[in-house]
Amino acid sequence: MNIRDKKDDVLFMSTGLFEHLSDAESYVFSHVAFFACQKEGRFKGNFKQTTRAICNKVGYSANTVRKALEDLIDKKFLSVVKEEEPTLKYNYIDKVAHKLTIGEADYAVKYANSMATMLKESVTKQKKVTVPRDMTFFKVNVGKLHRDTNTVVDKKEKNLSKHFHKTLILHGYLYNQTSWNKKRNRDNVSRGVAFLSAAMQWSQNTVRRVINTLKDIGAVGYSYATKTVTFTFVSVINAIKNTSNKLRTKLCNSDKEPITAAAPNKVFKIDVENLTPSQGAQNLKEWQERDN
DNA sequence: ACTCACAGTACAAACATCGA
DNA sequence: TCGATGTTTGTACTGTGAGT
Repeated sequence: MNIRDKKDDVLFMSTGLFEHLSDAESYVFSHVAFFACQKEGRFKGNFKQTTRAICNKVGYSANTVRKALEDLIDKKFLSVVKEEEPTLKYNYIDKVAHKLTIGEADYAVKYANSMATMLKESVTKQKKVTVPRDMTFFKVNVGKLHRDTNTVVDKKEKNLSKHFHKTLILHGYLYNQTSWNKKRNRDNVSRGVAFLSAAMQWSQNTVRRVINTLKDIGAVGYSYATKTVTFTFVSVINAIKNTSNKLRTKLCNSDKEPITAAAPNKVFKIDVENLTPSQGAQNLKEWQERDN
């Protein structure tokens, strides 16, 4: 994995997605939908990319992407565009582009309509927001997950993507909510673990583990009292790393409380050290621009 | 309600098979 | 034989449920 903070290394998800889709499916769907919704502000556009290209974008292996595409088609969130020429014999060829479009599933259509509207408005710079209130998109920065195909993956890193994909989802959600509150001079975002568990469709333990990881990597600060987690800040993630060897479910009562079981810091191949200051500044600038 | 242990799951990678 | 699909394997994470 390495940092490749391109401007388009962002996906738009909505919390409603998780009622219907798994993590991997949500990543693949929101990626495909973004392109399928760009055509003339409608959602009837097509998407054309290889499995490999999707893998590079969403940070999952070919197997996982293939399975996600298969399941998304089964769930009618996506459908294969019929070719006029002889149809491709295989649907998931790694090096031949898939042609996909949005399927008929209710939520897929609802998501796509909102996405198309949002994209159209962003192009025409309309001020009025007509995206339905019940469809809140938030940005997930997949740029932090990109795999460097030339490096050998350490066995210990093997299954980390499961946890880090979740970490980026929750970060995107919290970042969006915090920005929203800031613009309206409201208090810090506070959410109960049970609420986040229901929104993301993860167990409460997983929510706690992810919150602790976000804190460990310096992306959020929180205080924990009366069954509610109050996020004192939510900042840009600039490095994905594991600060202890075990994921923790125990939430601390305050930012100052020491984190138990401190193990040698382990930084996964993503590192900010290799960025020049100007690259770092550019990344930050792009992030801020994308939020306006 | 919170924490922990562990069985089951979901993932990446390796390996096997298939069709041109 | 080559490159794509299909299957198996190893393992760290996730969710469940018991204990408090």
